[in-house]
Amino acid sequence: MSVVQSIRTAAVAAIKSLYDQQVGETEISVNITKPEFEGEYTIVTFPFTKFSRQKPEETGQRIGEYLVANNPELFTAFNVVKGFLNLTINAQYWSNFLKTAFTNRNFGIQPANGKKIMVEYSSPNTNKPLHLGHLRNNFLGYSIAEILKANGYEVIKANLVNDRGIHICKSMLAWQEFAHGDTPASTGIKGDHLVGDYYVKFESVVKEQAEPIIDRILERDFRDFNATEAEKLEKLVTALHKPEVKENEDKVAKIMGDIKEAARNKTEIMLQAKIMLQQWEAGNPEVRELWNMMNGWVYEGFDITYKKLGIDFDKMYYESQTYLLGKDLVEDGLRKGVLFKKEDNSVWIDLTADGLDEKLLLRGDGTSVYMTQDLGTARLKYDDYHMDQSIYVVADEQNYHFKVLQLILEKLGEPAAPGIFHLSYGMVELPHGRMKSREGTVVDADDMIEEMVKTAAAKTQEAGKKLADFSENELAELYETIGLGAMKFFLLRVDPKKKMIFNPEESIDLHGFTGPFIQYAHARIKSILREVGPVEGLENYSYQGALLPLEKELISLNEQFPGILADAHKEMSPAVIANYAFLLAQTFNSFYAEKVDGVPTYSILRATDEDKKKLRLQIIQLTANTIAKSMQLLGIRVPERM
RNA sequence: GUCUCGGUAGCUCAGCUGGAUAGAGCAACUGCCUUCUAAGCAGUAGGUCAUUGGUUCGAAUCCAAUCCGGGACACCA
Repeated sequence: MSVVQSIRTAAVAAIKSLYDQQVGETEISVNITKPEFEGEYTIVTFPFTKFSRQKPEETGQRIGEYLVANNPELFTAFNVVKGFLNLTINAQYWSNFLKTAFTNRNFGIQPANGKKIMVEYSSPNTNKPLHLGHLRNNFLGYSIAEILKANGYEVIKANLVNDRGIHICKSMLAWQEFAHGDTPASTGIKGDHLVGDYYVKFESVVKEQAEPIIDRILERDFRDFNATEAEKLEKLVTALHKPEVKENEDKVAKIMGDIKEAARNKTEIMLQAKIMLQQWEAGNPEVRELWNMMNGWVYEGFDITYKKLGIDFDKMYYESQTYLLGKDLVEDGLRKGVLFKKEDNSVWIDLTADGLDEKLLLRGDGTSVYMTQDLGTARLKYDDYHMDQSIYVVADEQNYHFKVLQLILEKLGEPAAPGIFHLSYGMVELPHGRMKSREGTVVDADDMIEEMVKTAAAKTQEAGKKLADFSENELAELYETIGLGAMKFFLLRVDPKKKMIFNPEESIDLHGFTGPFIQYAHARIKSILREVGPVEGLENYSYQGALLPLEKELISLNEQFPGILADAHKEMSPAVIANYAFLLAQTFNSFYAEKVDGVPTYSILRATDEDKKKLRLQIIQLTANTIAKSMQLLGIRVPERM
């Protein structure tokens, strides 16, 4: 049981006995005492004055007296400041905790609870390489999976690869037209990048071909369009000439956007891509062969990147195998009367009663849409694993989609419905705005990794680290650990819900609130432990004396780890872990560095006596373990030396 | 227009289930390497917690309104 939990239980008993009042444990507000006051934990006593019918000071005094008298193993002293009851925890309590925790390799890790959770993340498109936004997704998904495991869940990491569709045909078509048979092997370009280059090529050709069409639209020459389309465009062009629109930049931009989109759809190359998609769906052998070949290149590229990132999956789903699913769900829905048909035979669900719109599920021609696929995939996943929860790590621009998805599943009575959870995260933006792969304003993941590893190498050499005995391979591994550590920490330290801004001009820092800072603290501890070597009887040792402030603080911080782990799960946020790991490393660094009159306060090698030495060894060993475990939850490795 | 998320130091972010004088890191400025690793430590300076009103012993935190910014509301995925 945690200290905070023990304090709550004791306080509930105290109030029951003193005031004959039954309060819930959660009603007791327990905080960490501010440094300027004596004590480690503080109970806020204002709320108790209602039934104590005393001033907060008197209430605190009485509860304090009762707590110390009845829980000597937990409390040794208290003081009251206004409505705050500050409690001093018995040093022996800390020593006992330390003794049991520091050798426990699984300290904080919860036993299996028998529940199963699927985390779907990464889910890349096979028409372009991964970029910075994908990295946030990948790190988040991986870390959440680790956090869930540590909280006792069985986790299935799933990846739903978006391997078909018009965007895939775009890069295929451009490759066919312009590549002259170039392959990753013939060019030395990584497969995903080669394919991505042709996706960009496609878009530039579209832009080129769209220009004359746009000009014609603006001159009300609608020869490229059918009657209904022309009518729409006519309205848009008319609107464009209205004076009140002319003045409004946003409106002009929106109308021009619609016009451009219409023109893009009529370009020669876009029409060809659409034909290719139809051929793909019809199973045309040549198209399928091209598709297989190019996707193969992309997968080879992805494998390299995933491996470098230290990210893996237990189950792969491919959209080419799931995109037709969901139609039987629609049939069920029609039978149950949850869905309805319109006169053109299209199938819809009416969500207006829930404050949402009507949503299309099957087109008039019987083909499915994105939502239909997702419904089908949700059922497929559930049939595969019967998990208690299904987490989708997807950017927040799809909040509406997932709200609708869950609602429809509910209305259809699907067993998967209650477990759907959209782990929605904010996009990574550049200082000027969003990254757009169509416009090539993306920070490439592979470039980013390479740069960070290089930076780590340069900084290590610059700092003149004593690593002369490291082999080439060991050095390379160290640089990777540091560079990737910096990158992962940078992306995970921010609350996932919030969008974050990345400035490529300023490379990711290695000082301060960063991964390497924490890795460094770990390496320092390991260095001391190597120096000291094995100490006889350390496992069963229990310190008996008084604790100095930072000794107490470090033990207490470590003791919070299981609670932090639970919080991270509750909040679905690796940032909780990142902040904690930083605080722990920071506190250790103070512990390590503090000197009074040139004499280190917390020296281990030159501790004033054997007891202090053993105590501090236990503290730093536990701290190193907790740091390592926290970082592992973030998918970050910690070096023994750096 | 409707829904939704955000607005805290020059910058990037914590704190938000109400609690004491609002915290980090970066950037700026002062000190500290004859050594348990200076990727560090100690310190200075920097704030109308978007605005206004409300709830209460107490509000950055809860409620309402307003302002500013992002996103969504496709027979695209």
